[in-house]
Amino acid sequence: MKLSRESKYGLAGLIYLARQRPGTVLTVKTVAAAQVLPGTFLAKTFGRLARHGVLRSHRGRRRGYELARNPREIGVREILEDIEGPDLFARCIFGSEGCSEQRPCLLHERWKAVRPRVAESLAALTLADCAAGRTAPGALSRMGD
Amino acid sequence: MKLSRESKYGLAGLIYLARQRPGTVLTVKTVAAAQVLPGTFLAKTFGRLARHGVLRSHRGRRRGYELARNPREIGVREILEDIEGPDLFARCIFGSEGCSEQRPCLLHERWKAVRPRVAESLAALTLADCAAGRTAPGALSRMGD
DNA sequence: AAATATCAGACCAAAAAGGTCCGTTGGGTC
DNA sequence: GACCCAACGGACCTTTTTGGTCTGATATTT
Repeated sequence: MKLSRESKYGLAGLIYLARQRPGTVLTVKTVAAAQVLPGTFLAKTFGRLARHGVLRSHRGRRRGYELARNPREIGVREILEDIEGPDLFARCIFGSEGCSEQRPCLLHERWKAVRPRVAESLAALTLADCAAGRTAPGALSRMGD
Repeated sequence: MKLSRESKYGLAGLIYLARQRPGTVLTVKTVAAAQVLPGTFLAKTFGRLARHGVLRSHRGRRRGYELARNPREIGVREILEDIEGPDLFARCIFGSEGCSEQRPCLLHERWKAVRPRVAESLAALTLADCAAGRTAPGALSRMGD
């Protein structure tokens, strides 16, 4: 019932990017330094986010990452699925592979009913929302605990 | 976004008890054998559930555990909170201790809104429901994956 | 050609989860 | 009273997951 630290880092990095003027390209090192995150770790996460089309990467002179799309079109759900795995809101609450419609686990029906609400709620929340501080101003710099 | 295996075991054990006639006292070993669960591990869980008033323990001749209350008055939420910790549906989605109303994390507001729905849904689901097979008949014996 | 940061994967470390073991306790039986 | 058995609690070990580092190669502009 909790998300990994990697999700937190990734989200923090993306929000930082979303707060720059559109089209800004920043290096992982820069973002990591600004947000006080482990840089080499964030690099992996950013790489993955680029592969999934949330970020766009650049090499050569204008190197670094930029948001691939408008922040209001990037949902938090999507981001979390990229980082935690695509089945984040689809899999069994006990993590059983064998759990399915045909072979439901003990909480299958209940969880199936609740899951979409969680997913929808996070899908409706966009990077722009987070960046705008609708979450809470200054939250980024206090995420070290 | 998932529950521990211990919760699964505990739940399975409780449901097995709920399926006996009311007042039946069974030893951990018996329950573990019936459900094919690691017995010594389940023992710890049952101990905790007894301390929290879900089970009642007996020593001496009529030894073992019985449900402390009627299965229709034991909610799955309560059970999970006993096993996973009382703050299961209260804590930060990122697991941050520092996250609070005053110092909200990035997803604080969203998660705060979703959380109660999850908790309520599981509170409404009782042991009796599970035992009655409203979850799905035979789910118990297939929980080994 | 030099410089620099992306990129992928191997690799290592720390922490959490899963599971065992063992000594003690306490009621019941003989 | 001695003995039996499982509850009880904590210490302890193992495995898995997570968090994090490093290395070598690649791409792109100066």
